[in-house]
Amino acid sequence: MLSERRLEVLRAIVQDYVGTEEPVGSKALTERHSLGVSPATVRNDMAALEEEGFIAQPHTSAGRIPTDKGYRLFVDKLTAVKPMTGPERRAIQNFLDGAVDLDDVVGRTVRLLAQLTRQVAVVQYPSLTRSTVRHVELLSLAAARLMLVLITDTGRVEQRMIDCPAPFGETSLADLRARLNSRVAGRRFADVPQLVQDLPESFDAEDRGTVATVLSTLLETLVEETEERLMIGGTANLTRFGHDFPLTIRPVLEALEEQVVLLKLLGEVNDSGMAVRIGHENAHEGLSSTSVVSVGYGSGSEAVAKLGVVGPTRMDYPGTMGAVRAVARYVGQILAES
Amino acid sequence: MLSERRLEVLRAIVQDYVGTEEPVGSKALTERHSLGVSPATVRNDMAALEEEGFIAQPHTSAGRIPTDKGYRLFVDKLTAVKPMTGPERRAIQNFLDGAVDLDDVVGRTVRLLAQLTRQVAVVQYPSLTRSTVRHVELLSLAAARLMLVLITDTGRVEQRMIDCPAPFGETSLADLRARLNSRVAGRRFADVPQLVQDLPESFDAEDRGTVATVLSTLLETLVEETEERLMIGGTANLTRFGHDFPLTIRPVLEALEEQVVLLKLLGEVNDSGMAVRIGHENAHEGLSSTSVVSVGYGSGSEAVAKLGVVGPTRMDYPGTMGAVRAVARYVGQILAES
DNA sequence: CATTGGCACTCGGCCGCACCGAGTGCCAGC
DNA sequence: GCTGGCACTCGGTGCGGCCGAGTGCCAATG
Repeated sequence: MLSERRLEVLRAIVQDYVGTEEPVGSKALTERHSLGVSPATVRNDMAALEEEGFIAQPHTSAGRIPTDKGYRLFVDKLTAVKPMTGPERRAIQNFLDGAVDLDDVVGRTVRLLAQLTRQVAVVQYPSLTRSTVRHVELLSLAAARLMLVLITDTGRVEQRMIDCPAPFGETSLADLRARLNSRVAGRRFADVPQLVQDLPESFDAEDRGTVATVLSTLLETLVEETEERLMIGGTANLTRFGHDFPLTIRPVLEALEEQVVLLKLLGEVNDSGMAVRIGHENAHEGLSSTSVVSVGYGSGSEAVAKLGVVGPTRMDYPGTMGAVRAVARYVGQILAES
Repeated sequence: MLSERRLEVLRAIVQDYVGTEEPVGSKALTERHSLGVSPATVRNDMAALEEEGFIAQPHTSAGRIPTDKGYRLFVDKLTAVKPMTGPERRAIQNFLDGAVDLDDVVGRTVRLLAQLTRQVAVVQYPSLTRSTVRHVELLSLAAARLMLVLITDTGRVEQRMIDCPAPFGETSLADLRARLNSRVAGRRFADVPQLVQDLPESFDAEDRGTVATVLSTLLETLVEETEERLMIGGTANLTRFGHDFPLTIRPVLEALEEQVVLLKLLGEVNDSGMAVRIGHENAHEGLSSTSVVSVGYGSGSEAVAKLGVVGPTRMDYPGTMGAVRAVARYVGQILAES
C-alpha cells in the first residue's frame, strides 16, 4: 500500500503535468507544492510510484508523467468533481433556455459542452427505448400511399413512407388512426408490440393487409430508431492535443465519424452516474491516448440518453467532470419542461 | 497574353505540385512532361509566369508553386471536369440507393463524397424555400395545447408546440386541419402566407385567436426552417493537409463548426452549375488556404440545396469536380424517386 | 528507519558548422 | 527564340559539443 504522502506526490504530478504538458521532476514538484519534504525524498517516492506503474519516464533522465493507471487512481481516489461556480451555472441555464426545439437543444448542448471543457463534445439524442409514444399520425398521400408520423414524449418526430398493398379509404384511415392512438398513446415503446398485435383482425378483409403493413412499419421504426443519433462538436479543440499532431489526431477524427464507435464510447455509467474511461480503457484503438467522460441525462429521474466529452488523457479531470455533470443536469431540466 | 506553351507549363506545374506537394523545378518538369523544350526554356517561361503572378517561389532558389491566381487559370482554362468511370458511377448509385429516409440520404451522401474526394464533405439538407407543402397536420395534445407538423415534398418533417389562447375543440381542429390543407397542400412555401391570410375570419369568434396563433406558428416555421441545416463529414481527411499542421487545420475546423460560414461557403453557382472558390476567394479568413468545390442539386430540374467539398488549394480539381458533380446528380435522382 | 544533502551520470535539446544538391538567373552561342 | 554552361543561393541534413534538468545511489543525520 502506498503511503499518504506518495499519493499526494502522485496528485501533484498529475496536476502539474496537466497544466504544463511536460514531464515533471522532483525539484519542480517540491517548489510548486508545499509537500514539506526535500526533492530527494520525492525522488524515492517517485521511484516507488514508478515501480507500481502509476507513473513513467518518457526516457531515462527525464521527469515523470502519469500512466493511465496513475490517472485512474487520481480520478478514483485523489480528487473530487469540481462544481461549477454560480455564474457558470447561470450561464449554462441561460444558454440552454433559448432553445426552440429538440435539434436546437442538442445543438446548444454540444456547443456549450465543447466550450466549457475546451474538448470534443458528444451528445446523444434522447433515446426512444425508454420513451413513450405521444401520438401516431397517418396521412394519406395518394390512393395507396401513406405516411406514418411518430411523435415521442421527448419531442422527437420520425416519419416513414408506406406503400399499401391495396387502396385504403379515408374512413378506414381515420378509424385506424383513432384505434391505434387509443392503444399506444402514452405507452412505452417496449409495450407497443403486444398492444397492437390483434389490431388487423378487427378490420375488413380487404384492409387487413394495409393495417398489417402499417403496424409492421411502426414497429420497425421503433426498433430502428433505437439506434441512436448523436451530434458532436468542438473538434477544433483537437488541435490543442499535443505536439505530435497528425499521428494523434487522425485516428480520433476517424473514430468520431463512426456513430457506432461513439455510441459504445459513451458506455456504461458508474454509481455516481458518471463514467470516466482513461486511455486504453477505451476499446477503440485510435482512442488509446484519449479519455472519455460521460454521463446519462434524462427528463425525469431516469436517464434517456448520454452525453460526454473526448479529450487527451492529460486533461483536467475534476473540471471536466464538473462541467459534464452540470450540463447534463440542466439539459435534463430543459427536456422535462418541454 | 501568354503563349500556348507557357499555359502548358502552368498546367504541368499544377499537376506535378498537386501530386508531389513539393515545389517543382524546371528540370523535373521537362523530365516528367514531354514539352519538347529544354529546362532553360522552361525557366524563362516560369519567370514570365511568375511575373504575371500565376506561380511563386516559397523562397529564392526553390521550385515554383502555383498561386491562387494560377489555380484559377488552371481551373478556368486548362482543364476539364474529369468524369467518373462506369464502375464508380455504379458504386455511387448502389450506395445511395440503400437510404431509408432523408437523414440517411444526406448521411450517405456526406460519407460518399468524403470518401471519393478524400476531403471534407459538406451537404446541405434540401432547402424549404423552393419546396412545396405536402401536408400540415394538427394534433391535440391537451385542451389548449396543439402540435403542428409540417411535411414537405422533400420528405422533411418539422414540428412545433402551440399553446392556444383558448381551448379548441376536436371538431374545430378537424375543420381547421381540412381547410388548411386544402389551401396549402402542394403549394410553394413562398405562396403560403397569402393563401391563409383570410382564414381566421371564417371561424367563430372564440376560435379565431387560436387559428391566428396556429397560422403564425406555421409561417414562423416556414421562415425559420429556411435557415438550412447541413451535415459534414470526412474531417479526418484534414490530416492530409500539409506539414505545418496545427496552424492550417485549426481555423478550418473552427470554420466547419459554424453553420453560417458553411452555408455562405457553398455560395453561388456559376453557369456550368458548379462553383470553385480558390484560397482567398473564400471570404472567411481561416479558409484562405482551402478551396471549395460546390454544386447545387435537386429533385427536379431546379436546385433545392447544395453540396460540396472543402480541401487544400492544392487539390485535384478535375477529379474533385467530377466526383462532386456525379454525386449531386445521383442524389437528385434519389430525391426525385422518393 | 525515514529523510536529507551531495555527487556522478545520462540523455534530450540546442546550438554552430560544413556540406550537398536542387534550383535559379544570366549569358554567350547556335 | 532556344539551348547549354556556369556561378550563385539557400534550405535541409548530419555531426559534434555543450548545457541543464533530472535521476539513482550513498553516506550521514535525526
